[in-house]
Amino acid sequence: MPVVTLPDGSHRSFSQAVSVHDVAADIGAGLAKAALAGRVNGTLVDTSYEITEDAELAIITERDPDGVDVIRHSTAHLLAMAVKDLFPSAQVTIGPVIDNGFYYDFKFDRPFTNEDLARIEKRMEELAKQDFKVSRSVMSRAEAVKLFGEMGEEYKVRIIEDIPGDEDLSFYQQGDFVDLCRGPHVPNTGKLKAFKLTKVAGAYWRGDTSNEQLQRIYGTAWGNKKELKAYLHRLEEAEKRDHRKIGKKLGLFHMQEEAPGMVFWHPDGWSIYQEIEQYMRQILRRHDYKEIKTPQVVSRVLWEQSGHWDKFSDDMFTTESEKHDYAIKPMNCPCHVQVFNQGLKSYKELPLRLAEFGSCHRNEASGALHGLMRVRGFTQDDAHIFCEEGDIQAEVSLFMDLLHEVYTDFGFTEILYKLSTRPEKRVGSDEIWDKAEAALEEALNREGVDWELLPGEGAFYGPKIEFSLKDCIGRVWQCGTVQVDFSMPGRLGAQYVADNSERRTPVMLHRAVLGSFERFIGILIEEYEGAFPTWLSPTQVAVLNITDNQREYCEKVTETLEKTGYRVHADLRNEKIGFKIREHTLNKVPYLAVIGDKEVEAGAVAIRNRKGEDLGTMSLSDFQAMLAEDVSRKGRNQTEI
RNA sequence: GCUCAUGUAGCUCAGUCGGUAGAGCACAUCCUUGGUAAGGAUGAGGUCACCGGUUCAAUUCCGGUCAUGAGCUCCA
Repeated sequence: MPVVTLPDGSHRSFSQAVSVHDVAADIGAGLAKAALAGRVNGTLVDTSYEITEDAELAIITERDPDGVDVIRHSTAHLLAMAVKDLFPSAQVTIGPVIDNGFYYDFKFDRPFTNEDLARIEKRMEELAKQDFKVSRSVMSRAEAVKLFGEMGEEYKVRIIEDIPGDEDLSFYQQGDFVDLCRGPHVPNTGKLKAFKLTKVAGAYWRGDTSNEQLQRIYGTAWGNKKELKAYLHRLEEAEKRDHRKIGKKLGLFHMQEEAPGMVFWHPDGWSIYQEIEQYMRQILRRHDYKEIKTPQVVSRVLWEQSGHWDKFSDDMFTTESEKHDYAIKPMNCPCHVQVFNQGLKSYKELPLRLAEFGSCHRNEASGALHGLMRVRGFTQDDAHIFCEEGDIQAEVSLFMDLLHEVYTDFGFTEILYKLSTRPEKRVGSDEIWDKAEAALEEALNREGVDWELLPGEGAFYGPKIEFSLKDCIGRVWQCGTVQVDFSMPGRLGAQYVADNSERRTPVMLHRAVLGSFERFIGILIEEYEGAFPTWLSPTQVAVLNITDNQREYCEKVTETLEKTGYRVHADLRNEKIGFKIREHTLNKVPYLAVIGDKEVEAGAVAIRNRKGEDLGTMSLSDFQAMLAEDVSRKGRNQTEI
């Protein structure tokens, strides 16, 4: 006599065991039709699952995130079914759910083409329409190995053999296609109606490059067509924002094959870069950092001391002079310790915050390079805080204040926090790790933010917090970090004199807000879609004359604005006003000052913004006030001032 | 680094089933001085990524290299 408790707290009793589907049908025919799976006492199950005793039950539909995952998983099976149907010699391996979709890896004697993809997708649609019942069955390991062995599915056999324990394994069958799977799955393939195959790629068996290559097919799947369409739209949106395209169109930077992974900044791109650097410099000054500059090419001897030569030599660019090896610095910290080491430091000088816009080079794998987002030559907004153990929490809190200020100025309001704690291989005593982890945790809690714990994900030299931004289309970018380091100061002989005149090794905090300028600017290009807020815009105002008659007045307006410190471009070309407006609007110039005879006569400017809004005719001083207000707001939304 | 795809004018791209190439935009010159998202005419511009092979002939076919893209791997 099972009593089923539903999420709203209501109870339903049944005289005998019931399936999830029965309960749904008991509630309503509509729900029975929409049911994709059930959650019984917190565990996801098929709709065919029999409830034999009292239980809590939620009916899962496409509106539940778990329901969408079930759909994705089942769509992966549908994909495998279609592939086996069209290409019987392909072998199935695994097909998990990923963000927004799924993939399935196949062993096949050639790569799938885009034409194959279209055929497979069409077959999937046909198979879905046939509305096969998806049924679950259970087998012993021995039976399963035998079955898949006979089917020639070597990879499945290997997967089964690797599942530990003697428990029975579950299988799902639809039509004549059967796959090993934990489930749950949708009750029939007709529930799968909003999917699309997106791309093919190579992948390795078990993700190991030394293993054989498999053919991976990616797809996306949703609860309904509308959500699928919205997702495809988001993809288009992301493509429109691609910083490589926008950077080229706006002439911000370029890259070329003679310097892979390195950026050639053009005047407009460099203007943005400089504006950000000067802004950061002013923030650092306000937060009691000292800016320094350290060498780029440093002897192997130092990298051996720091441990980099040993562990990361593949990733370093090296050079040689007079039989001596040098490396181009991949990070700034060893050099910062050298600055710390000059002159005997007292505890009274701590915390000492040394900052550098440090130009670093790392020889990243060629396949990892990606526009500004992943480069070989980059500049970090790096700093190292030398402090005593007891200062860690306070310093991390101060840093988080700084970081929030900066992110808000760039218009990012959603920040994700992750705390990574001690890994298995590490330096330093457990006692010191206890203290450092507690300090970071305390700093996060004081900030009153939600954070995620990543146990074991810390660096070998200390725990860390990572800060990620969510951009306006929901993508997450890891930018900031603060890492405690118990190792390097000692390795490189950093010491200070404590209040009892004892020599001690300081703790070092590595920290960055933007990460690398290159990557951060890439993120900004995508966030703003090239329409930089006025304080960052390479050209803030374009002054446009209508005919040659207003040339002199335009030059005067331009000069006045430039003298106040704005970046202004006078466009006095012999072109029609509509042409000039179009061009500067496409170039995302925030303000266009249109000047004809009327404006000259009135001593005014007619202002239009890049959204195409006419802001009216105003005096030059009113316009300057408007500009000043806009620039001071930085990237903050108007409502937030 | 691995797999697959791609590389043609400054940009975006077409084309050549092997006979050294074309459009639009941009650029230059001239005409046009026009009030809020493209005025007109003319012209210049390419060792078809690089190196080799096959061929009477290669931008086109084949091989290699480099770069880019997607994914994998890596990311101290």
